[in-house]
Amino acid sequence: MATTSRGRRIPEATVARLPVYLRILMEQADAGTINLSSEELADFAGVNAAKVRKDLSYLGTYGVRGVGYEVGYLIYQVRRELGLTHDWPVVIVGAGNLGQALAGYGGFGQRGFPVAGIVDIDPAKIGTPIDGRPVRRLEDLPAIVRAAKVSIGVIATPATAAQDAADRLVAAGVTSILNFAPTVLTVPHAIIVRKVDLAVELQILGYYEQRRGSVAAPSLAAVPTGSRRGATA
Amino acid sequence: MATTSRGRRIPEATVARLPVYLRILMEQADAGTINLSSEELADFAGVNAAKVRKDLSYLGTYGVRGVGYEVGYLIYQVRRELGLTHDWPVVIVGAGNLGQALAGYGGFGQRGFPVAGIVDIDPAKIGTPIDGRPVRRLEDLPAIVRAAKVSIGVIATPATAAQDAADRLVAAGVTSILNFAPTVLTVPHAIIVRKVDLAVELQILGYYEQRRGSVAAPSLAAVPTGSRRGATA
DNA sequence: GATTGTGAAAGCGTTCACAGCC
DNA sequence: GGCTGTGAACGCTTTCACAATC
Repeated sequence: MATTSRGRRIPEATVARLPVYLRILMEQADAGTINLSSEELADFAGVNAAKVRKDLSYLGTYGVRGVGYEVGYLIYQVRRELGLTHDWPVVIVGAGNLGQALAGYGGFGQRGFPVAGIVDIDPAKIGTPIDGRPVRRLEDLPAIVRAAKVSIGVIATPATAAQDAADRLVAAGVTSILNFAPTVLTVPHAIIVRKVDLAVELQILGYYEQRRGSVAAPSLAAVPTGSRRGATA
Repeated sequence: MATTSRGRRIPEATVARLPVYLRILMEQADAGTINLSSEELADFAGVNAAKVRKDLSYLGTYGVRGVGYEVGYLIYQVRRELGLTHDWPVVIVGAGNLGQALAGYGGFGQRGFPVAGIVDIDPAKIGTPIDGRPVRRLEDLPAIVRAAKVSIGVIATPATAAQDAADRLVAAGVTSILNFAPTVLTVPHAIIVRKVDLAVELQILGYYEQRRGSVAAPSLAAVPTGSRRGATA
C-alpha cells in the first residue's frame, strides 16, 4: 500500500515494448529533443501511434494534449516502472563463445545490468580474463550471488548442462533466469524464466522465406513480430 | 496450386513453437521413442496439450486417436512445413564478440543454417580465423551472398552500424534479416526482419523482479512468455 | 489546430470440452 | 479406454475513432 504507482497491472505485451521506447527516448534526449508526440515515438519504434498511447496510458497520464510527451519526464517514469532506478547485477553461467560475448558486451552494464561474475565448470577456462575479470569456478556461484545480491542469472551453457546450471542458480538464490540454451528448463513455480533460442529465430525466418516462393502474394501478409517499416525515413 | 500442403496459413504463434516441438521430437527419436502423445510432447515443451494438438492440426491430421503421433513421421512433416528440407546458408555482418560467438556456435549449422561467411568493416579483423574460416571484407558481401545463394543475413554490429549493414544486406540480395543490434531497422516492405535484443530481455525480467517485492502476491500471475513449469518432472 | 487518453470494436491466441475414431 | 481433432468460449492485444484538453 505504498503511495507509489506500483500495483497497476501492465499487460505483458506492453512490458516488452517499454524497453524499446526507453531506448528511443534516451537517444532523443541525447539529441536534445524536449517533446515527442506518440506518432514520432511510434515511428522510431516501428509500431503505430495508438499502441504507443495505450501502452503509455498504463503507466499514468504523462502526456499533454496538443503537445505530446516531455522526453525527460517520460524517461523517468518508464525507468521507474521498469525498476531501472537501481542496477540489477547478473551472473553468467558458461564461458564458451556465447558466455564470453555476453560478458564482454558492454550493453548490459550500460543498461543497468552489470555482470557480477561469469562461471564455468571447465577447469581449463577458470581464470581466463574476460573483459578484465577472470572466469570463476562453478562452485563460486553462491558466493557471487550473495556478495553482489544477484537476482538474475544467465545460462549460456550447452543444452546438456543447462538444467544443472538452472538448479545451481536457483539453489544459489537467483529468482529470474534468461536461458540461451536450447532446452526447456524445469524450475520451481516462483522462478521467472525467459528463453532466447537463436536457432529458433532462424527457423522462423526460414519458414517465411520458404512460403515466399510457394504462395501467391505473401509479401506483406504473414510477417513475424518485431520491427518492420517501409523505407520512408 | 501445387499438390503439396503449402498455402495453409499457419498462425505466427504456432510457427514460433514448431521449432521447439521439432527439437524435442528429434531428441525423442534419438532416444528410440516411436509414438508420443500430445500430452507428453506438451510436457517436454512446457506448454499444454490442447495447444500442441491445435498447433499440429494446422499442418494436417497426422495423429492417430488412442495412440498419439508417430515421431519419425511427425518430424518429417514439421521439417517440411518449416522449409528445413534444405539448408539455409546465412551470412553474418559484424565480427565482434557476438558475431564471433554466433559464427562459432555449432547449433546453427547443425540445425540447417550453415554460416556461409562472416564480414566486418574493420581492416584489423579481416582474415582473423573464426571456426576455421577467415573474416572477410564488408565489400565481399555481395559475392558471398551470390556464391552461397544466401537469403538470410544476421546483423551483429553495434547499433550505429546496423542500418548500414541492413542496407548492404538488402542490396546484396538478402530477403530476411535477424537483427541483434538494439535498433529498429528501416527496410523495404518485402524484407522480413526479426529482432533479438539481449538487454530488452533483461529489462523485462527486471520488471517482474521488481514487482515481486512491491505487489501482494504476484508469484504465479504476471509471468512472461516462454518455458516455465513446476519441478514435477 | 494539435495531440492525448480511452471506450468500443475487431482480431488473435489459448483453453475448454467433447464428439469421433482407433 | 485412450487420444486426437476441432467448434465454441474466453481472454488478451491491437486498432479505431472521437471526446477531452491544451
